[in-house]
Amino acid sequence: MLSKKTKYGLKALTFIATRESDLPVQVSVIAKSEQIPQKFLESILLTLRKSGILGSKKGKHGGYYLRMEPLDIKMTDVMRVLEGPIAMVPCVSLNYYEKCDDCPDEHKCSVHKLMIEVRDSTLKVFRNTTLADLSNTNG
Amino acid sequence: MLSKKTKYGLKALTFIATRESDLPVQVSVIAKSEQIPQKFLESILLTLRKSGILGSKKGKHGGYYLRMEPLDIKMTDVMRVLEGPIAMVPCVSLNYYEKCDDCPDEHKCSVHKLMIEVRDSTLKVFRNTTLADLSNTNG
DNA sequence: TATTAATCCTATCAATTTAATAGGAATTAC
DNA sequence: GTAATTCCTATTAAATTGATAGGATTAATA
Repeated sequence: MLSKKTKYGLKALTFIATRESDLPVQVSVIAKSEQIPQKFLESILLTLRKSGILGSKKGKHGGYYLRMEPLDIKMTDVMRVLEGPIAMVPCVSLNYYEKCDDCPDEHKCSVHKLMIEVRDSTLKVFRNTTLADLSNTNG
Repeated sequence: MLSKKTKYGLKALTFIATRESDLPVQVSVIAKSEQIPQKFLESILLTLRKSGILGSKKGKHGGYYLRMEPLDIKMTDVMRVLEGPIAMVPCVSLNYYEKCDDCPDEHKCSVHKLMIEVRDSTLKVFRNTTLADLSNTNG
């Protein structure tokens, strides 16, 4: 299941990307429009900012803005920040590889191969999708 | 993340498929060989039996066996039984469709389209993979 | 400079899900 | 009748997720 964190994050990014103006957008505005608990959204946007996808401006008239054009924000990056590794098992993760604790030999593991295929096919989708694609409502 | 339930289930199925004999395999044998907690595995194999993928024989010399040839056991079916819906959000699930509780209009939802693509690409993998593929260790 | 409005940060909590365990009932082979 | 097995239900412990709380920090502006 996709976590609410990721779902909310994607919706918020889409919301920001769809704005005409370049002015920072307040959390409260996004929360109200997208019906997301504000405090929860705050923490999500903070994560996105720390990862470099969003920038922020503090104080009055502050808020969040995109650091790049929507066309240059790939889903691979967004999903990794919000949802974590794309692979379903650590032993096939490209960016967060770890030996599975319950698996003596991953080369003999029947699950391993299958999960590599799933990872690759999912990666293909995320690599070919940018925030601009999400924002395009005529889809 | 892939649940342990699914991982254990796939390993157990592979174990059974790889046996030469058609005799039922005891839970204890699989548990020991694959290093899976026996009681946990018991409940997993029970689920697989109830779903029709495995058959069982009770009593002495009892155990579990495949109801079909490995080549005819598709990952779509196995994954749905063990892991649940393949879609990451209920609103794009083919077999378990539900409206997302936090989404007023899924046609305007930017996440929806992305999740359809992910679903389709994952489905493609699972539809093209059978238990026979998992069992083939020369892969 | 004081006020207001915003992000930033840390801690906590409640609910859910997952992983595992326990104990025994039912069934079957021998 | 005994031993070995699946079957069933209930319980528990740990981890994760979703959400909340409270206040520190920063910046605009009157």
